[in-house]
Amino acid sequence: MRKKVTLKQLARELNLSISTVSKSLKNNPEISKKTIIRVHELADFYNYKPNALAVSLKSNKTKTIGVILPEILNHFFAKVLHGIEQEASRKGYKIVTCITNESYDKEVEYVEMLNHSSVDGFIVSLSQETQVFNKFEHFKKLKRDNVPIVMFDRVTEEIECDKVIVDDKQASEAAVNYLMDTGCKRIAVITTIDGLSVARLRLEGAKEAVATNNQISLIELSIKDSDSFEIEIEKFLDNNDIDAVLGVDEKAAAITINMSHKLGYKIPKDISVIGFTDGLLSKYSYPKLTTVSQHAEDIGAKAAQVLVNQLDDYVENYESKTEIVKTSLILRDSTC
Amino acid sequence: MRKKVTLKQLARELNLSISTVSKSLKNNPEISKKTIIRVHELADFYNYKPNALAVSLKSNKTKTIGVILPEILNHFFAKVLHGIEQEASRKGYKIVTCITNESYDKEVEYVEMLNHSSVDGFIVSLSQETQVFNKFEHFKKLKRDNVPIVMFDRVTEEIECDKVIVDDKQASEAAVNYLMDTGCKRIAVITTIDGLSVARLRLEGAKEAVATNNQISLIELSIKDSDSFEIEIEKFLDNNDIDAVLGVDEKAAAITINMSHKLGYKIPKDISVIGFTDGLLSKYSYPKLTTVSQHAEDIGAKAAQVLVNQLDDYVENYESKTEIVKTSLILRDSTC
DNA sequence: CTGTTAGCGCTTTCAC
DNA sequence: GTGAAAGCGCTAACAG
Repeated sequence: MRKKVTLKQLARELNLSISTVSKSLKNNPEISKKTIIRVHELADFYNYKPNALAVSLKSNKTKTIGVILPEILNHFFAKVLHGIEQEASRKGYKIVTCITNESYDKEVEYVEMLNHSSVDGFIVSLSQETQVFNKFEHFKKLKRDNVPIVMFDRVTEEIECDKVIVDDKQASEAAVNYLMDTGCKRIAVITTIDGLSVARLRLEGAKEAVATNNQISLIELSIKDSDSFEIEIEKFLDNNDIDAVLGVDEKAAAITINMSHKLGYKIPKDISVIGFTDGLLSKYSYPKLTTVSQHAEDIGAKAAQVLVNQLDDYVENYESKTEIVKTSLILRDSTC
Repeated sequence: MRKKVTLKQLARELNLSISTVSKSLKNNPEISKKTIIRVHELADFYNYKPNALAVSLKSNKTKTIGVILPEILNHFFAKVLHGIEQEASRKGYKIVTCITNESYDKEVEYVEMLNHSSVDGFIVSLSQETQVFNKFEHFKKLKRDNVPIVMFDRVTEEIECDKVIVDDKQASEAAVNYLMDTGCKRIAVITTIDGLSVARLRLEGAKEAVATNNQISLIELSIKDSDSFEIEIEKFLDNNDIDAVLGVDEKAAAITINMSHKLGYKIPKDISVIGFTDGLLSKYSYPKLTTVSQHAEDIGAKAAQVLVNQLDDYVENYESKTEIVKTSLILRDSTC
């Protein structure tokens, strides 16, 4: 078992003190050129690399970001993670990734686990349970310890910290406006993620869009049981004379397309469909889904950037802010 | 700025020595019941948690696994990551995730970064570039440092370490056999991932399946330009009298379904379709895709399990082995 | 220019 | 039953 080489060993072999070796490796001008060269040569020979743990213990910085995600099988979060990873690595940070599977208990456990000097800061999207329970003591504890947090997408007012979100309400409003502009009159809003803050905002936006126009009907469908998504949507489409659907989540939109095929409705001739979040499903649906793109990777990159800024130049009385990443309506084949 | 509480502070406040406090917290029988209780009370009061870095530095264990993935936007890897995360967290390990984006340089960089005592072991799937360059010095270095590695899916013979793979060739053979059993005669094999070892194996398997039966034609289509996937597949389906398609990757299968809609072919009446890897696309296609399931989450869980076994009970002359995770054909609506 | 020393927070052996 | 001391690997203030 080859042991990893340390300063101590280099020092012994070179007949120097540990601190001289340490300084030489940092090209400290106090040290003579000759010594610096000798030290570097031996260090290279042994492929010496400082022990990250020791450096962290000393400096009280780990150069690591804790990322807490509700899910990873959801393409949106995978994209955000990608954005975070890219930006973090560009800035010399690593990320440790935790997946709560929408569980409050897991979220608490992970936050506590990582808060014992394992990470310098957190990037978090709240689990569904946490949002429902409305309990945030674990984050308040972080605040008290002065550990920077950045929340994205699923955020809460209860915690004062930087946030990166998209303006879901406005985006939804714009989507419904688009449907109305193309002549749709009976617009359905279908959600399979009821309870999430984003779902509420998207519904509000849709309502706002139709508020001033009494020619338009807005019909809501919220499905909670994940086993009956398809049946419910099929029944719903069959029983209501819908000419447009806004899928509050990508799944809802994808299933709407599939059930329309099944019922023989043509898209977009009979029904126009728009889905939130442009993931794989939208790209490979037939016809291709018009989506509200959330620019997930931008969200991740922005979150990492905001956090790293805080970590790298610490300011005592930091004023937290909310970044709003723009959405855009990507028109594809499922709308007129 | 509230500082995190340490043993030292507890000791001072309790008028005890640091070591007594440390032992008390571990309920060391040397220490009197009374003291143990006093210590625990104050520790709870301050919500004391040992500093993970110090513990790691001392014990030379970080309880952290480095995970190196080529991609995360690919659902297969997201699922594997999920499996790894689940299993690791169950065993008390955290994971730090690095994404190489198929780049050799990034892979080397990440491996070196994490090897300075940041992680206890690695779970790796090779980047495409690394497979092409066939350079593995960075992993050989790890072996020399006696750092355990587990590779999955994209593996190499060059490195002796535990591996977790699926038997792609056999799986492909089984899929084609199934198509033949249901009466298909002109079977297409379509790939958009030519060059990866798995693609080769899957093609081989398909060839093997038809080898003994000269009633069956196997027609291959390999598409390299990602901009023309759809056009190529549409043209191909239109020009060849195909009655079955094996998609070597999920995308190929999904697009086949979509183009069949476009051309007016009924699935599975006119064309049966099977896709490799059962991701989101398969689940939300219409009709639902019959797939070769790779049990990605099992792969991840197995990899984590194998690695943790090695980490938790270290054996001097460990004999590395290759685990083969079973695939299965998940029959859905796109085949007869 | 180089070395000694103290200390980051913890564990553990060995005295008392 | 409790505490002193050494040490994990590194940095940095201070001596020489």
